[in-house]
Amino acid sequence: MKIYEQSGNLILEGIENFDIEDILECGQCFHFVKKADHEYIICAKGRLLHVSQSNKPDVKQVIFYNTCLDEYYRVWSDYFDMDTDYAAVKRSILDIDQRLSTAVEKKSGIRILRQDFFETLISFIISQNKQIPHIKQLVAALSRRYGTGCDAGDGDTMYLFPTVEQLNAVTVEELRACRVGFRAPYIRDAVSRVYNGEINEEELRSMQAGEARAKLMTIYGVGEKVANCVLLFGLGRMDVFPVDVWMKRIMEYMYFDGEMKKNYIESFACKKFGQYAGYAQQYLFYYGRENGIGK
DNA sequence: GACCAGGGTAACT
DNA sequence: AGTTACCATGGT
Repeated sequence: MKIYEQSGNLILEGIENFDIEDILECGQCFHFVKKADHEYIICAKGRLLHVSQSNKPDVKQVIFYNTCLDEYYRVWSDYFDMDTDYAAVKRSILDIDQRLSTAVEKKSGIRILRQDFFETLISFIISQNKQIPHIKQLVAALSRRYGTGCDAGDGDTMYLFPTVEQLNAVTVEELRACRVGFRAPYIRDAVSRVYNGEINEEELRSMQAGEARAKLMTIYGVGEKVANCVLLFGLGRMDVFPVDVWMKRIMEYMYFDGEMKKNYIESFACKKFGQYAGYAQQYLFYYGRENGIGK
């Protein structure tokens, strides 16, 4: 891959294992807008990123608009997990189980984003018992109401996800008015405990996965599934395997004859895929969900 | 109108 | 320790 600046934009040429649609639409991230096919604006890292991708065989390139090499190495390289060799990840997954080959091939452009911890925590608390479009809608609503505005071009404004300080100034009643429903007190507790330092990102990062999960689950409204999503998407723990209703169906279809407990599925998958569990989960989730596997 | 959604909690056996 | 009703809200 070649990376260079060109008239204020950054070009990633000959890029492999990177498809912006797979990355954003696979369900790990809720804070972006689609401008056109293969063109998005992402809210992340306290700023906006306008991205487009051309997948023609002769010009295989990604454009990050209005940015530079310096910002790429400081910010986006980490966000897009560019230090991970996804070709090697896929080989390892397929060595473990050839039956994931279809999912991995069809969704071969997925990368696990290294997202902001606090935004991931609140977003996945919101996600419970909701469909992805609703989650995106609520994340956008909270951001518009309490977050900082950024110029998104064409006279549009997009709003960053509120900081801990910004959300800490919001009452449960105000949260309810944002239509988050029974999640309002959950969000309020999570915000308070991050704000007062009881829940600390660096501390969580230094813990073992099981210990960090237990700590996250002390937040009112955070159970096993949400904690695992925060570990995977917000704390870079690629060895966890969140099991939601979809993963339950997909795994039952692929590995079990009929119903199986979520807890059993999770430990089964973690044992099977080890350090690649999170990647395997995301290939399976996106492919399985799009194809209605097990429904 | 019933049923379900990237679940979790409290109140039951 | 393992089940079950209920929780707001929006979509089919």
